[in-house]
Amino acid sequence: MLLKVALPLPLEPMTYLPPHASPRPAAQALGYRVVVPWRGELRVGLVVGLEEGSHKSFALREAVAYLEPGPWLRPEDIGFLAQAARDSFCPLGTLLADLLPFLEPPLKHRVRLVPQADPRVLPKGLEALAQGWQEARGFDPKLLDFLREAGVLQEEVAEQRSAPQALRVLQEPPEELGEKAKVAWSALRDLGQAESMAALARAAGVGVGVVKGLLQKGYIGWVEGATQPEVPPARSLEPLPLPFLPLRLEGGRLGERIRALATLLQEGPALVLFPEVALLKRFQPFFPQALVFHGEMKPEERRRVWERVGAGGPASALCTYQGLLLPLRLRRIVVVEEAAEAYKLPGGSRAFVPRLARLRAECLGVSLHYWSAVNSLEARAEPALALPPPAPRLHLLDLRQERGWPLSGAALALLQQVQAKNRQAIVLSPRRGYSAVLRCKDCDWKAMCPNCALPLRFHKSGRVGFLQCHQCGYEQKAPALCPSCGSDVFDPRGPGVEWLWEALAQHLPTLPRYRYTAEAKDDLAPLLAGAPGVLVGTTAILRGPVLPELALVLLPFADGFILEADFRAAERYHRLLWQLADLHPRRRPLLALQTFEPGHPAHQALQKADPKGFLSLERAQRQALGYPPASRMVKLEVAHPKEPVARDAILQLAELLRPRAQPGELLGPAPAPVARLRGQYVFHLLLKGAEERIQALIAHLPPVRSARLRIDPDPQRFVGLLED
DNA sequence: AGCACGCCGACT
DNA sequence: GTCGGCGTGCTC
Repeated sequence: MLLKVALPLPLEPMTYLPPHASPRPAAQALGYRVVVPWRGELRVGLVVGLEEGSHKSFALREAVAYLEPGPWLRPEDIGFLAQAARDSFCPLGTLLADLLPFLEPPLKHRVRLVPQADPRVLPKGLEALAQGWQEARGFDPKLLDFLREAGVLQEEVAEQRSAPQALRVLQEPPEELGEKAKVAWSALRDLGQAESMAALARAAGVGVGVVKGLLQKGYIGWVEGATQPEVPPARSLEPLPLPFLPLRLEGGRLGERIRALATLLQEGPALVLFPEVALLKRFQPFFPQALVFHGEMKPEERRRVWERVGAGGPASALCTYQGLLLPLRLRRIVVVEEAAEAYKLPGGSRAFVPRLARLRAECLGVSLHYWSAVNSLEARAEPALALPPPAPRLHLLDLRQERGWPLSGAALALLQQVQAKNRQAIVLSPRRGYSAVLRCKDCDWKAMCPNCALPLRFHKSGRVGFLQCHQCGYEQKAPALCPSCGSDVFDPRGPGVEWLWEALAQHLPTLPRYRYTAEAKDDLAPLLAGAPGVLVGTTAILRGPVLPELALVLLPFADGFILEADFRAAERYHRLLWQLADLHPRRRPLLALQTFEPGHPAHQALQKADPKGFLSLERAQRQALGYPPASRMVKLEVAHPKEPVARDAILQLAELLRPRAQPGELLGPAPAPVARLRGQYVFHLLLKGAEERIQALIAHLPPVRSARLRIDPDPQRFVGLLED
């Protein structure tokens, strides 16, 4: 019996002989984590298949050991994994690496020479192995592998379990210790323990250096086994009576959707998927009995959950994508906010989690439910239970008539009202592609990133301006004069956060301002305590805390969200507006939009407090153009550091595909919207059509020489920027 | 993904 | 004459 072992690498499973030292018959090894030799070192993989008989062309290596006494996944979980890899057009290992980033734990590894062996076989440097068990670390792995292959190495491997550690005070510091050090020491004494140096520094209001100093001098120290995972205090809720258990629920407020979920979970255990941890945590307090699994948990906590699931009883679980493979006994899978872009896996598979969830449900034979404020068009095939959405208070400011930019007189008046009533406001910037760009007014020169085909963004810290690429992080000082024509008439402008920030300072100097973007988050404590002020930021705000006195949400350049070369831009914008309308659990803040398109269907949908009209319009358009969900779309992406090489490769690929494709199935080739990324030139082709047609085209994809080809199985966004 | 092996330019 | 660029190919 041979083992098919999947490693978290972009490869198909490899074949190994079963570990000879294990009493477990290989026939039972399916789903086990196994340690195998790989390129002279040890790696952890997953047994995803068994093969009868012996192998032909090359000598197989022997697996070293199973990591646990029990399997990690069931046959149905592995079946799903294999099918999902096929659906994502990637090797099984790629998807394994994406879905189980915690598959490979640090290993405790000990070795010795087999007792019967002659110590003289030991090469120089390994003589100690004849003396008995040794830590493998410190020996040359290549030499160890030589002994392993020769069959004279005995090995013990196990997961390195790190007991949770915490900082505690160890001894009273002497009098002459610095003021700050004393403060930090007393803070730790009062706290009892701290999870990290940074946490203690924060709590004590000192720098991390102070804590380090205390640690070095031995007044505080790390102790084992102290910390407990943070569990939010449980909160009770009243399940929302439902006329039936819907496959698709939309509308209502977040609180109602949580209550409706409670009703659903009463009907049997479910896997509930969330696009991001922040949203999961808003549900968590109401489901204290459910398992929780996500990437912010410590390895130790995750291991405990996985073991509990493997041990058996049915249970519901709140998870991010990392929980998709949990071997749970389920009745259903629930996908919360299935249109969220955070569901796109950033790794090699580029899979889209809701699509994987559908496959998972099919493989397990359980029902799949979508649970969102506004369902995606993809989900709308299912019959819905529509809760009445909160009626948004919408105020459209027509930029064709309003004066003042970026903040019109009307917008300023609204902000003044907020201030007068001691309330809070949010000013939201699209930022993406439209934030401050350094542009010369005389010759139209623009500061560009030397690595990416993107304008550099202008930032200001104090009096110094600097330029930064938001894609690759490249940074330089802003030039004083235009490098092209020598003019000093620069115009660093755009409706980015910085500019709005300054405009607010100028027009409303007494209104307290706070910044909130993915990169820069101000301390919002005063706002959370109810103090008046305005929060300026990007859509990262949606994932931030709730402002208790929120009265106004202002989008100075709402059109910036629609102006993207992307067939989903309007749908995204529409969803954003509904999300903004539901930002506060009870209040209905005024949503003020500065726009050149007050008649946009998304605006009409909000005015009528009904998303259906917009969505059916959008759906009809997609249908007419043959875009998803009316078809399957797949993106082929070719990248190379040399522009002509990448161009030739994509042209050749398109030429070979064109005779096989039907009209409308092959779009492009075209340079990617960001034509140069991290020093690579990127071109893409889109395939769209019926599922079987796309499958057939990809199955016979001509090999791409000379450039790197990647397949995006479910492209969500065609402007691949990282920023918010 | 890493990592080794293999052919063509600027240098201790 | 070498060191080193990254193009190509392989990993059980």
